[in-house]
Amino acid sequence: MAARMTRQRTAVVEALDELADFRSAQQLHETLRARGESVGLATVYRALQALAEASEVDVLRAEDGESLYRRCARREHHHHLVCRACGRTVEIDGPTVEAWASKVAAAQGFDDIEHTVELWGTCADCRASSAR
Amino acid sequence: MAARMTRQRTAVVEALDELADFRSAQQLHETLRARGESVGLATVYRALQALAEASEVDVLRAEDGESLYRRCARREHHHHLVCRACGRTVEIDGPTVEAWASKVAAAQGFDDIEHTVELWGTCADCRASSAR
DNA sequence: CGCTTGTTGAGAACCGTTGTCAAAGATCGG
DNA sequence: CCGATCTTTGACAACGGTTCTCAACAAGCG
Repeated sequence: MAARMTRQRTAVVEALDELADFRSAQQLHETLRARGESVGLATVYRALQALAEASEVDVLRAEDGESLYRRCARREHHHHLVCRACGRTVEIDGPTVEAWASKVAAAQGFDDIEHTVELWGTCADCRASSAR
Repeated sequence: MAARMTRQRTAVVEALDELADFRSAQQLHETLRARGESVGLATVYRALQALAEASEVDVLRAEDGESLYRRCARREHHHHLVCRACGRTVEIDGPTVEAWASKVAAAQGFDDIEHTVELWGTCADCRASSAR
């Protein structure tokens, strides 16, 4: 029940702290390996899982179903605007959406509402650099 | 390039027409088998893929990453409110959200915006039937 | 220190999905 | 109708991300 602070967990957290964009467990594992840290893939998965559970990291599903993780600035509920080309991420909140969601759901007699709201686009830099 | 109408494709479409909720490819395959239609799993996957491409069915990702398919009443862009217990689905649209999404994205200099907005909850019936 | 108990890691297992390829059948010109 | 053609089918293998297994290991505590 404890949650011990091991070398591996520390490494995962540190790596996440240095990265600004959403990364997959495998990418993270690769990164750690590359920098000399010896960490098992299963361990990376477990660490991310635990962090997600504790709301220490945000999880996003890529279009192909892969899970992507990111250490966000705020721990409160928020959404993301992600550049599908470079992965650049902007945290956004949408009080409008939250309100709309619960209103619509309630109107239909639904309870325990959860919502998924993510925005994908091409950021200014990527638009400029790609042959226009 | 043709898109021939085969017994199998017809069966998949018909099954979808009779089902109101989101179903996975495997569930659909199961259903077809159960009703005597002999259809291969791979074929079901291919049929659903084609239908999705043609916007004939909507695709949703379950929390575990599985793809769920549904024949929706309207082909235009819309969202869903899904009961996570029984799968009951309500089609909803959110002009509010659409507007908010494009405004926020534009403010950050993003282009070619796409958004994912799905609502999950427990419908009235399921709430009642589960030990409260 | 030692002990207890959670954690690790290599590989196997899982599971949804896609690829393979020979056999089957839809479509069409004759 | 009848073949020729060319897509589609289906059983099974292969794939890729994720989880499980279990013996070896190491935090943290007294």
